[in-house]
This record gives sequence, structure tokens and C-alpha cells, in this order.
Amino acid sequence: MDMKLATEIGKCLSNSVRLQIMEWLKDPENHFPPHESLKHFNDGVCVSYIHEKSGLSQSTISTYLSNMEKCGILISTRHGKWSYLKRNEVLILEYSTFLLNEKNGEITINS
Amino acid sequence: MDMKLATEIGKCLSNSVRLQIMEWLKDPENHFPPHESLKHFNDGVCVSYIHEKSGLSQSTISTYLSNMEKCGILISTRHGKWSYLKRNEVLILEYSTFLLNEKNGEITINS
DNA sequence: TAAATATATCGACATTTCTCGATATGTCGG
DNA sequence: CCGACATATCGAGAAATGTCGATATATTTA
Repeated sequence: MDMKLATEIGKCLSNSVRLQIMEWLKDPENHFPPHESLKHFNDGVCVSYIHEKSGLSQSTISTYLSNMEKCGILISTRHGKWSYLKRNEVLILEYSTFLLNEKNGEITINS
Repeated sequence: MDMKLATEIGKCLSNSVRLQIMEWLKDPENHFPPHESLKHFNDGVCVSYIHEKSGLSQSTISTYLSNMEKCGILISTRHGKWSYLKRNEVLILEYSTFLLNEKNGEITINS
């Protein structure tokens, strides 16, 4: 993983509301009502549901989500007038792995 | 992992120099000269070596490292007049795991 | 095509972070 | 105890981020 990308991902994860969104999206069924239009959560959750739950303004959340998509940790899919957001688990795994020190192999406590 | 702690860790990792320091400390032997006093890297690297390599001022780096230690991703050990910093691999692993979605089990591509 | 709804973008101001030089504190060697 | 060196803290100005309301754009439906 490229340092520049990793820094951008870090920025997305450095704010409690954005981090909370990442948590909610781990398990949309348990954090959001079913959507009136789509019957599944395959593409995640629409912006307005995230907005309502967040307590921040629509414009703020829209910008957050847009930046999170720009760096790749979220994937956006449009269905009609709704934008659905879901986690990009592959990139998150890459980032997560990048943070670890592969030199350690399995982590050893009490070196 | 607590959301508040995770947010603080995210802030530490949201700056390219701090992220770079985390990278250097994965493998001190290959990024820093041997210390004049200590013959090993068991406790990491002293502040001044990190400072020199970073290109930022001593006060900036001191503050960076202090904050990184405060949230726990670095561990500081004093030896005489030197402070040595090393990665807290255990906490980094916890954070890294927190980011992942355990609901997925092993990650599946192409859902 | 006009109204309604969902989302995106803009401009502005408040808050936080970045970053420095100056200075304080801690520690060793003489 | 004093001078030298390592690190920490302080105060300040610059830059970035947070956050909003207003407005623009897109899409569906009447």
C-alpha cells in the first residue's frame, strides 16, 4: 500500500463520526431500517439514512461520504435517486495489513 | 476497542510524517544507525534519530511522539538522557482488527 | 414539464492541527 | 554544582478541517 493513500485513509478514520459510520456499515441490517425501495443491503445504505442517524447536517455527511469514497474505503452505487454506500472490505483489509509489522510473523507478546 | 481510542489512533495515523515514523519503526536496524550508547534496538530508536530523519523541528517531533505514546501506539523507554520509542504491536494489532468486519469471516472477493 | 425528493457543491466562519523558535526541564560527566 | 546535551513544553501564527445554510444538480413521478 502506497503511503499517500494510507495517509488519506487515516484522515477518513480520524474523526469519530466517520469512524462510527464505518462501524454502522459493518452490519447495516442491525443499524438501519429496511429501505422503502431496495429490499436488500447488498449495496449498503443510502446517504439519507446515514445522515439522519449521524446528527450532522446533510451537506457535512455528503462531503464525508464523498471523501471516503474518493480514497476507496467506501463504494458508492446509485439506484435511481439514491446513492448507496458500503464498505470496501478489500481495501480496508489492505490498509489494516499495512499497519501491521509483517516482520513479526505471528505477534509475540513479551518479546 | 473503544471508539474514542480508535479515533485518537486514527488521528496519529492521519499525517504522512507520523505514518512514516510508524513504518521506520517496523524495522529500526534498516532505517537508523546503531546508537552510540545502547547496542540493541530492543526499545526502539531515540527521539533525536527520528528527528534528524524526519526533517521537521525537534519540538514538532517531540510533540508527535508524545501524542503517539499517549494513545498507546508507541511505547517509550528512558535510558539516561535518551528516550527510546518502539511500536506497540499489540495495540496496533487490536486497532487493525477493529477496522475489519469480523462478520465477513475470511474476506470473500466477488461477494 | 413541473414539483418533490435525494444528493452534491459552494461560500463562510469556527475550531483544530501544523509547525516553528524560544525556553524549560531532565540527566550525565567533570 | 556547572556545562553540555537530550527531550519536553509554551506561545503564536499559518494552514487545514469541521460544519453549517443556501443553492445547484439529478432523478422520479404526477
